Amino acid sequence: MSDLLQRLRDRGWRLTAQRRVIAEVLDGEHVHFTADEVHALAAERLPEISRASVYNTLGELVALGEVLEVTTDGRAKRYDPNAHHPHQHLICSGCGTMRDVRITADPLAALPAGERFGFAVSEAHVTYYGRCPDCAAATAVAGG
Amino acid sequence: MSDLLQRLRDRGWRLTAQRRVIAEVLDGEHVHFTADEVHALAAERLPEISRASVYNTLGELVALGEVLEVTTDGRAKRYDPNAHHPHQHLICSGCGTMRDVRITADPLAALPAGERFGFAVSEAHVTYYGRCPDCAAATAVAGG
DNA sequence: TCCTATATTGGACTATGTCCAAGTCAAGAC
DNA sequence: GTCTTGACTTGGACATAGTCCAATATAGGA
Repeated sequence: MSDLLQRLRDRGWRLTAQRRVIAEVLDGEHVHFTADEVHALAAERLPEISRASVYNTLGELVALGEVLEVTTDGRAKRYDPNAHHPHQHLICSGCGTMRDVRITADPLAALPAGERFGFAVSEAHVTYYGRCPDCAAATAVAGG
Repeated sequence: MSDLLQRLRDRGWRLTAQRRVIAEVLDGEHVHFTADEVHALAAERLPEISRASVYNTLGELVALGEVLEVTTDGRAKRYDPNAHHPHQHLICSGCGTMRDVRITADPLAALPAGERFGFAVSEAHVTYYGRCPDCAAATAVAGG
């Protein structure tokens, strides 16, 4: 994530302690935290960080294209730092766990011109749902 | 939508005035209202209808599979009565207008086994984004 | 070191959705 | 037609997620 900090500095960002810890929290694979989770994790390192700063910073990162905002269930939005590698999401319908996945076909090709209603279609998001191994095992034990 | 009312009656639903007007509001093509919109439209016919009844009824319709719940932007959920015809959604990134669209490929086929992480994948939702004709025209006029 | 534009803060505020106890009523029984 | 009863509706309190703002603090250049 120091790459990220460097890119942000290059764009004229002031590198505050708050922004640093938020960037650190967002470092890793298959990271999909809510704003509140980011706040809680950031507060472990910087206890006085405010919710407003977390929302501000996440919003800026999204606007800069460094982080993706993912809304799946109508609950809190999740923030995905894997913004430079196109991917889709696979979500467990049991526990809500989310994985990044790569697909082998371009979903835009599946939308015929006659179904575009004159829109200039530019993007497609695919979300897969299923039971993760843990939830499947739990169901097998509980439900037979 | 009288079909819907009949199906609900067959399942033991009590057909109250509230449920009738909600079913009427949800009648039509490309209907994707929020709960508040459903409430406002229902209140035009039945002024004393409460928000709680709207939320209750929409939740029950979703549980019965008669209406789909669509979350796209982290704002209010939308309710899509076109539940018996598989489809995806096309959304205008300008004004948020939503259309139902049918696609020509099964998105599940695009997710290789190696990307399933042991999940029992059962469903895929595809959401397309683009500018609708109206917003494209507005941009052309305003922005050049 | 100083300056200033930018960032942070806490708290009020909005939007969306859930829950509950009390009152109401649809529809079957007679 | 009227009675009965359990399901339905209601208003309002509550919960959660997110936004906004004026006051304060600070990063980084001069």
